[in-house]
Amino acid sequence: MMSKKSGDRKSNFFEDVYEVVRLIPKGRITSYGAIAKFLGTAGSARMVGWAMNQSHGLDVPAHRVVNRNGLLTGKHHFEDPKRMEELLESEGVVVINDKVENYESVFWDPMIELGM
DNA sequence: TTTCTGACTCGAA
DNA sequence: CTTCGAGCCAGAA
Repeated sequence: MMSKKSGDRKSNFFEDVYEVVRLIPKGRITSYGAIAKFLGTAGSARMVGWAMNQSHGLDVPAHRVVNRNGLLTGKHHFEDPKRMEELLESEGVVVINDKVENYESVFWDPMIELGM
């Protein structure tokens, strides 16, 4: 029966995602899978993106989160698709054709950077 | 309660 | 090299 109460409170999962994204240094980016894995829920990369959707209005730099290919998949979910590119370029990230150049160079792994 | 979808990822053809 | 399919978790209808 009722088991888990839905809506009792925002799941910690979302907060954890926001926290990690917030820790992303300026000029760096990370992938959904990296965050999901850091949270211990590897495979729920899609969930991370879902959390990002709610991050609108929060202090979460969702523009620093891209897919594994370095492609700005979530750009369409921003107020303006161009906003994501501008933000990234504004931070020193080179974006070409909706894709992050030197993706591996600017990649920020929470598991490593946070010291796992 | 069940069912579906999703800003993903990886492996295989 | 590109393209396709299946897996995965969690929330919303």
